[in-house]
Amino acid sequence: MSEAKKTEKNRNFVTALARGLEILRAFEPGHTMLGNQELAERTGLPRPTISRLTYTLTELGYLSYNARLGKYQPAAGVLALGYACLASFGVRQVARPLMQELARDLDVAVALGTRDRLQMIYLENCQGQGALTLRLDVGSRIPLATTAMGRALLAAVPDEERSYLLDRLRRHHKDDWERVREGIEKAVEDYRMQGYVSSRGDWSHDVNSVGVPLVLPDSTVVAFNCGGPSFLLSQQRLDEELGPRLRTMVSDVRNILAHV
Amino acid sequence: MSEAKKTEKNRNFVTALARGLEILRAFEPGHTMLGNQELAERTGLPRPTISRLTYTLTELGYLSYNARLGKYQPAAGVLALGYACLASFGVRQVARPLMQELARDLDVAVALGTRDRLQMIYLENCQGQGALTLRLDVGSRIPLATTAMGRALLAAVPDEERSYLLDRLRRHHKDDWERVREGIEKAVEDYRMQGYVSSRGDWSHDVNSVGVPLVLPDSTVVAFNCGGPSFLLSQQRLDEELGPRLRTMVSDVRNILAHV
DNA sequence: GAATACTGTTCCGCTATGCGAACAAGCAGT
DNA sequence: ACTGCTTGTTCGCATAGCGGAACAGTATTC
Repeated sequence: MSEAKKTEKNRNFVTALARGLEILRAFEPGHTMLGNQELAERTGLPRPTISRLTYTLTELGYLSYNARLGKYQPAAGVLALGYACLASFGVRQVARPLMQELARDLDVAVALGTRDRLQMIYLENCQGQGALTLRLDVGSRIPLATTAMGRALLAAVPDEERSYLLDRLRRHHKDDWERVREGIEKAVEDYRMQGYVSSRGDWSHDVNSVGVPLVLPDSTVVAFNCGGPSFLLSQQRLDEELGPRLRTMVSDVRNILAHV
Repeated sequence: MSEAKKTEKNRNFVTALARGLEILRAFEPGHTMLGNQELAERTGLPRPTISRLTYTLTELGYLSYNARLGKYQPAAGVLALGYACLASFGVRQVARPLMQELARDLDVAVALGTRDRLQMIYLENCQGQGALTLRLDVGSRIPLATTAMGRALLAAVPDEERSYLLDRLRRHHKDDWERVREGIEKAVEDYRMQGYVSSRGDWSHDVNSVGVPLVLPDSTVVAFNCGGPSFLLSQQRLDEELGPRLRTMVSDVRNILAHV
């Protein structure tokens, strides 16, 4: 059941808006060209509804229509929607130079993100010279439960929110929930004991990374990760170099924010 | 009259969706925290309508509500909307290394963008070491008529689209239309004669830049600019270095795309 | 402390939108 | 060329959304 249906019975909830946004979310890298029928399949909405919503989004500049293929793709207008969001995360400006320095020093990728539903959304990404990792743009989505960044956030949110998220994650990860739950529990424990969490081949089998959360002054929780391909980043390097260095960097970010 | 009202009478146009998106667009850097009343003023919509739409956007994770201030701000979910858009501009991956190299060589900012309504939206931005310019993120909006990037696009679009845009720009720039029109006409002429356009203090009084358009294989028009603070970038440097170098870089991008 | 102003929410009658069914257009297979 | 399938659009009735008026809560002014 999509998010749009969850609160549909609430008289204040505007279903048309929710559905239009679900259409925009249906596009993803690897699927940037979709027809009305494909959108109907991906969203579960009837084709007449899709037809009207895609027409509206195209008129407004959020989708463009490729007449030759009979398909839609996101247009530049959707980028403008997110820009103010980035501007409201002041932590980005503070963190960016420190992230870039760490990325260069260790020749890894260092990213900052926050949670959206059951995923982490990249707010910033800095990369070392080697550039061996897939470069994920701002706006990229990665899983909450199996990545270092996601696990770091789960370790830092209030207990009530974590319980709520664990419940939703259990329903989301039906088949391998035991393994996912153990990874999260270990992360909460790791964070308590050593101040950082890790994902060692849990998300992508050849990616290792560590994560550290940060609770902002307004109580928003963000998280950093630092990692790369597992053939370059041994377990030892994670524990003796990346973890401690990231923890120190996040501590520096926190200190700078406290004096703004 | 907002875009949402333009096509409101069309039975296929979904007004609720259009209005919800107008709310998201109302947030901008410098105005990332807005209350329902402020949103009503900025969009021209009645307060009950705003109340329902902001409630819906908050439920879905596109806005978050700051109870202490009684205001809304964009949440991370809006970033996810735009990510597929970036992924569909393959030109970014092709152009980025060449842009980064040029930015480093000349110690300037080199950006790529495309049009959304009467603005250019940044798709990519690379910066030299000096970092003296305000770093504009992907998603940033700059004017169409007074920037090098915007003028480059106007110089390259089909005549019919340019006429349409000039008409809308005339209504948008009521008071200084003569000056704006002259800048656009000069840009079209410059592009024809020398392959690049310029903006010398026309957008921001202390920013000079040059621009070169690129028509992609699917006929989408994008544009590059290259520039920085005017005290570093003399007229001579624009014409003898930046313009020619940017034109060559864009030519290289075009050649690479032709062989993909 | 009272009055006023401002902002946000609720109500309800009217208008807009949703969607199953039907239809239309284009494509694939024979 | 014909038939069947797939995809997209149109129609009409039922339901959702809109917005003026009213109400509620909070802040400001006197």
